[in-house]
Amino acid sequence: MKPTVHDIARSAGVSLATVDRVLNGRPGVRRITQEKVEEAIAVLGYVRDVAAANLAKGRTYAFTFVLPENDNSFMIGLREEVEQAVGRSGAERTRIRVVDVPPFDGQALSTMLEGVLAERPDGVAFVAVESSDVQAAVARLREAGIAVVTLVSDLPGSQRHHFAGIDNHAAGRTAANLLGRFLSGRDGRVAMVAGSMLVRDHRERLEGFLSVLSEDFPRLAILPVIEARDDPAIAEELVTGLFRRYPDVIGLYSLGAGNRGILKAVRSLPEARRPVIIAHELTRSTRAALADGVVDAVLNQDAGHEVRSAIRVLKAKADGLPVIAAQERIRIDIFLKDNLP
Amino acid sequence: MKPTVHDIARSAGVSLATVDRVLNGRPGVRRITQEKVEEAIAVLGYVRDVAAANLAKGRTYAFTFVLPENDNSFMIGLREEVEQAVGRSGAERTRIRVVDVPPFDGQALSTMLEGVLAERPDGVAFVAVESSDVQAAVARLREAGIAVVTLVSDLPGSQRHHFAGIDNHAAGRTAANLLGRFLSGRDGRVAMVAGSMLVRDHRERLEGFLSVLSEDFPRLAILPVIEARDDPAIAEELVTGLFRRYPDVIGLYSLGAGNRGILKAVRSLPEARRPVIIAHELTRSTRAALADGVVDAVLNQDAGHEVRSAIRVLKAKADGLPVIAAQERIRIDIFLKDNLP
DNA sequence: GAGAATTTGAGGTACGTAAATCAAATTTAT
DNA sequence: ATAAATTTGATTTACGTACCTCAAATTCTC
Repeated sequence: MKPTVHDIARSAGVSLATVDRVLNGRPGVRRITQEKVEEAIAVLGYVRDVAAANLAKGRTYAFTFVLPENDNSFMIGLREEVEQAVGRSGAERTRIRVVDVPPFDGQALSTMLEGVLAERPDGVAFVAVESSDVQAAVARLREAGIAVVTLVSDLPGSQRHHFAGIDNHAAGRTAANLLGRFLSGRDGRVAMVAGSMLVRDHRERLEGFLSVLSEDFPRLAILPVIEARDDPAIAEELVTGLFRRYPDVIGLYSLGAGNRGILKAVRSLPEARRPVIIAHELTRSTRAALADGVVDAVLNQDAGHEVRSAIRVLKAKADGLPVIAAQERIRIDIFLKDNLP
Repeated sequence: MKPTVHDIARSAGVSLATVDRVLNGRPGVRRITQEKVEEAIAVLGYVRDVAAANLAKGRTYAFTFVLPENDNSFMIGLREEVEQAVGRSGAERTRIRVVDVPPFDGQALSTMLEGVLAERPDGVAFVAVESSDVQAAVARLREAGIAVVTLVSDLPGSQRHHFAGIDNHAAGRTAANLLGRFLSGRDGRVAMVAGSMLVRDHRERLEGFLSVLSEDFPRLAILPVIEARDDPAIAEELVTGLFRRYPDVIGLYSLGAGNRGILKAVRSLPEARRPVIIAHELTRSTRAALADGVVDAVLNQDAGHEVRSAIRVLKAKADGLPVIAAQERIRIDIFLKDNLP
């Protein structure tokens, strides 16, 4: 049978109260007694029953998720995952609140974070925008003892505890590797469509992509990056213009959202002129495009994993516990038409 | 505040005991009373606190994992994941026992399953071998009310409750897609190395691989499959022989284990003659080969996910609860040198 | 060695649910 | 209408841990 606190009290020859004091770091225990208890814990292999402990504590965690009001499928999906987490919040002893901010707007984000600070939650998760205001807001959150996690897009210079998202540099490199190999032997231009260079995830993807492409696939000419603000309508217009200007685009890397618009523009091309496409995020439109061959590969970050990981980390940080980095690493999923889930 | 059984008792105007009877399907409640209670549950949005319930029940689940005594890295890794689950068993209210069987031996496996049956665990997980003896053993396990899950390799005709593994057909198709595109434009032969055609996972991978290759990449000639019993030494010998016989092998799909041997054989070739390689399972040797360019892509099934999923399913089945299929789907991970974890 | 300070013990209550007992109330059958 | 059967209520104990109080024992200080 699994040992309980009673067992270690008996084994160490002390009372339950003393075991409790040692276990929960309460004062009033001599060094010698503490060591006796700790030895008993080690010998019996005692591990705290977390479920029972939580039940007894009745602690709940108040977390706030700050999400951009983007209307692309990925952000909508992310929001849904957060909503689902809200739905589970009873079972997980969390109270999760969602607040909205305008996208790509550091000013608005930092103001919102200040507002969140006033409510003193136990933790905050947000999609970062690069800005010194945001950095300052994070610093103040941490000063107030609030756990801070960036979600999807990181803010490395800041005091955030953790980043729940993929390695975007690696994602860009992977995209370049696939695109380069799929185009092996051919000459032509490669285009890139991003959301905004203000968000770190897009910048990093681009960086990784360019470094591999220029190093390993020098026969491919690289066009200047297009910024479409993750908006399908803007993307469609810009990409249509791109194809008009450059008839020899043979590869396209869509590293942001708004794929719906990009794909619409591509589909209006004759089949022979359509480029090899690597896109990000498995949504309804990218999935359909994968299935019918318009898109060749999709790199995906699982929004559900990211949200659940963020919550686990916020809990751990709120309790001052360490996080197991390997367990919280978010993977880059690669989907071809043959391994669609 | 989250409603408790007390709240629903008060709200329904019945006693705690009656609520308990309804909640746990105990007899002795009139239809009308039951409906009152159920309405109160719905109105208040009550959800059972699983942690508290488990604490009160003190139920533990006895599970047995039957693992083949293969000494390739994947099986060793799988075994480690099971051991880790054993380590967590205290916290998860499970008692997991691991037993060994000789690999690729239906007779030995079915005998072992009969032995497991005698101990009447709550559930059994095993790596299937195709054989009618095994089918019969599964039928007897189910008759005895024991939950049965196949792990890594399935046994579809049998009565098993669930398969915890990847879609191997899709994996084979994905491998063919990648290999075909990486070889685009080139002519030559493609070789396949499997463990054994007796295990379903290898057969299915091969099937998927061949169907895509023959359909989408007709310029690639397909060599007969090599069976190396997932043994590095055997694989090395056979692959070395293969290269001697066919100098124009430009692609290789390693769909089983024993990659260590295959890679040794490949490394002994001059660089110019090395084929494009797609392999399965991210192990020390495939990871190293990916990093230095000997292997081009690795398809991986996460053994940890598989084991944890198997345990969740066994628990659910032991309690007669449904499983959420989408949650238990094991993904095919694709690794290139740029997205290694 | 007396007094103060610290350490320890004993015991209780609480968390939310499960499971049991026994008595009381209600319904059903005759 | 009465007995039998069924349904319901009231109450208790338990799971493993947290946290509290108060008294008793031990150690420390001068």
